[in-house]
Amino acid sequence: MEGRPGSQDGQIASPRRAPSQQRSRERVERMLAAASALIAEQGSDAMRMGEVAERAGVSIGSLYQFFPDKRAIVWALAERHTAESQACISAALADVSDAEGLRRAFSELVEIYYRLFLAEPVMRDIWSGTQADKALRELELADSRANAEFLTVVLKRLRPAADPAALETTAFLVWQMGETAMRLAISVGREEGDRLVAAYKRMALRELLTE
Amino acid sequence: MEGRPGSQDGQIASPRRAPSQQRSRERVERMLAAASALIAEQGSDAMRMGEVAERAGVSIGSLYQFFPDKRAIVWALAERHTAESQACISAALADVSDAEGLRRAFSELVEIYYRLFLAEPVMRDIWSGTQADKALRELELADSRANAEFLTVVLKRLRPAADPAALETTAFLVWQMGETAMRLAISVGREEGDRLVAAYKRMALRELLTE
DNA sequence: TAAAAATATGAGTAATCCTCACATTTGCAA
DNA sequence: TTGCAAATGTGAGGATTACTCATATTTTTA
Repeated sequence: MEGRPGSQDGQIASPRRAPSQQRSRERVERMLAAASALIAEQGSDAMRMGEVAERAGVSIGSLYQFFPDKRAIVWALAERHTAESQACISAALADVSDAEGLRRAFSELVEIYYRLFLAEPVMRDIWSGTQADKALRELELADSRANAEFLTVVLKRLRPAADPAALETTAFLVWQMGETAMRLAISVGREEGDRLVAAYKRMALRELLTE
Repeated sequence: MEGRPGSQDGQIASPRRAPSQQRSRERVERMLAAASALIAEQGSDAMRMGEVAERAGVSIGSLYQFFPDKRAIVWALAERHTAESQACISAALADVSDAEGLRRAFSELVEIYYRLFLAEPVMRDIWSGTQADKALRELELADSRANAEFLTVVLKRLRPAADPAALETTAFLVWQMGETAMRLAISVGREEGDRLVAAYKRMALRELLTE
């Protein structure tokens, strides 16, 4: 969306160089801490590299000594959480051996994840997408609501006795999940994409047709 | 992710000025056509305003005469399709009066949408997000697959007779939809967010626990 | 202790969005 | 027709910011 000099070829490079001395390890920590704070305050899109360097008390050059580009910083922060939550997921599901166990473990997992989404600034930032697109996505959301509304009308007609708010939530969610399935489908191969869309259709219909 | 001069406050402005003369209407059409072609070729992120102007045969100034910023062009293109697909959705669902009708209409709708996703460059561009984030999302996807894998293992354990590929697709989709539900939940109000997560949990469990 | 490797610096480069002062064309009333 | 206001057209330059690189300093190693 904006001007830029350097390279940008859709790759996420690893740290340009691993800090091997005590001194640089501490400085890298300061950089990450500064970035984390700035992301929490304003989001990664508004975060300026110069600002990160200044707050960390290092020069802009040092920043690029260890992080090849802006995304690498965000990603480095994200990776810590990713590893942690993978361990958590693995632990929660490891011992499941029957349906009831799955129900309990999965329910708990959803709650944990939801709290993580609500509370963790860096992950929240990544999950929210760039600030630049926020306005676009807001409009998309409005469109999606409008589309889901057509579905809501049908559901209310078919199930007059059900709670209207619940039907609205269901319709909205089903619709949004459809868009997710499509998005996924076009970003994976065609074959897997077809399977995903088919699976979505089945799931959605089950939800829509079960009273 | 990059440098920029002007204003950017998360708003999408409407055309700065509506073209009222025949001449300018034609020029605006040319601008939109040029933008559409460029988006199809390289995506909106790589599309440069100067390039749009050049290909449309107008000056950069004229572009900004009618479009306040880059996003406005993309959005103007998207709006045409949006109106069209809303009409299509409305028509497909309008006459549904029973469960079988809903099943048919919804199935057809999913297919239509899927084809639209696959074929329409501008919408595909919007749905794919910015190029800048593509690498990040690829890594997110990998993480998501890894997380879903834990779920797959459980499902295979609980349903040894089922088709493994189908279980993988289900687990992946369920997981991805969970992330969608979370993303939604944090971008709407807390109350609606809670309802969405609860609805997701119910849907996911129904899918996971039904053989 | 001297050479090599790692680390630090920040002014400068490059890239691109968008503005603005001024030129040109069009619509329209006298 | 003529004159004027409104609409439209222009493109050089302002502004911002990611990232580089030649050079200086510190740490490790031989």
